[in-house]
Amino acid sequence: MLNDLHIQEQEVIDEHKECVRYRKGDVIFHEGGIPKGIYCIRKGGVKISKMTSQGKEQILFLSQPGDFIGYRALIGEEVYNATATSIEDSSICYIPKSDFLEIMHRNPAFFNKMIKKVCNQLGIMEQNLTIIAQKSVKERLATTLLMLKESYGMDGDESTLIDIRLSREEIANVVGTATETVIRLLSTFKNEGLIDFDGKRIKVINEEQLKKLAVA
Amino acid sequence: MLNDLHIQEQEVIDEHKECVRYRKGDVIFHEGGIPKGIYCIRKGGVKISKMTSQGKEQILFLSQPGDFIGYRALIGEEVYNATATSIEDSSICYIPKSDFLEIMHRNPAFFNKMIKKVCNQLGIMEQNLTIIAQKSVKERLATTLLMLKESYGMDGDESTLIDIRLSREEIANVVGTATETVIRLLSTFKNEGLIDFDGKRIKVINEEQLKKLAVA
DNA sequence: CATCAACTGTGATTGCCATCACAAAAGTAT
DNA sequence: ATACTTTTGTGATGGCAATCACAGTTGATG
Repeated sequence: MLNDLHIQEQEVIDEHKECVRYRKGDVIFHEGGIPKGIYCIRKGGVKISKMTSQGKEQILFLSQPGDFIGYRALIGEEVYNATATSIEDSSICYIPKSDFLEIMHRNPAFFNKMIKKVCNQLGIMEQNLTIIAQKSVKERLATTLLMLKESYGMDGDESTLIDIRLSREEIANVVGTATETVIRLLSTFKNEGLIDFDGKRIKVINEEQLKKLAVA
Repeated sequence: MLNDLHIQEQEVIDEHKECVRYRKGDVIFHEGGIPKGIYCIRKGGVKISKMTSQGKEQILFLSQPGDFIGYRALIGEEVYNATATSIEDSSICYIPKSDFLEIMHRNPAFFNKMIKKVCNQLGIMEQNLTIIAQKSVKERLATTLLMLKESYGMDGDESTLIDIRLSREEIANVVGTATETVIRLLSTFKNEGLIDFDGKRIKVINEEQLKKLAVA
């Protein structure tokens, strides 16, 4: 995302940004907090999630190295409506609000890229909402596994492996279901030869069949 | 939204826009179609909805006079991922892509307003997704009724009336549930004195209680 | 205003999935 | 290594809500 900036702009960012290491479980920003800058993930992984009044977590999306997080609330001039939590040891850069907004307004191409990004994200969220509202848990889990493979699939030999370590509970909080249900369904998928797993490492064995399930 | 434009820009739009009347049920744009402009509602009402492969409809949001629709796909340079359908007789202006984009890029304040708008919309969608994923149908229906009152509540005498005529099926497709379930729950709410209705005109009688239900 | 279609409403039934309870395994810390 | 916490896994149970079936009502249309 930052690649399109001019050299002098990159320098501004390099000067002002500060990179911080976060341990697994550390919170980067919290629902209700006031955004004072944006974050860019260099290494590791982050989950963006909301808590309901009953203390249930809904994971909205997962972010990887290269992704910006926290820009929605900053640009929208709202408080954070979700919490960002490191799901593994991560290195994350912080770019102060003033620097970010200045660059965005000085550089029309970058501004353009940002608004496109937000629009695409909105499209994804509309799609996810529809899936959660209209499909069964089994179909949603299949969809989630395919999404994870898309985002975290490996190259080469291990191309079937989903290279992210999520707990069963976290998968449940993406799908919007109970942890036990995820455990049971993953076992079913394993028995049916759709996937394989040992602990948290999940492999997609029969992607075609999984896709059929997902659209069912 | 258009009020912030300069006078000459308003003139450009006035020259190029064309306003069309749509009857109830008419489709303004269709999922999968290529956006060639944006729409601004002058009169009436529009639902934006997605269809699942099983033919189930999910209503993503409802638009009123003054609202833009179709800008997400246009700006994001995607095909429409939802369908816009007139839910009553409406008058809707069409602004060609080139005019809209030119004005957006010429007028930084307007550009800013647009990106803020998309960010806010994304926040709303994230909130809705969480509600649908984590709350019971009863809680979601209560939330939807409150949202409808917020958007379509009247002033003065009839301040309790929700001034929009949605079928039970359409309400169900907002909430993400079956039509029969909505019918039953609305009757329950009526019996409990939370709401009152005669046909499609719904009144909120006990907003406080409804709010308690919604957050439950 | 007659006819048909669409919508509202009610009852019965099924089943998906949440919840509770608890055992086993894995990971973490001392 | 040992104790403790967290995570994974399994079984039993119950309830919410989808689905099916059909009656009554409203509304559209020629």
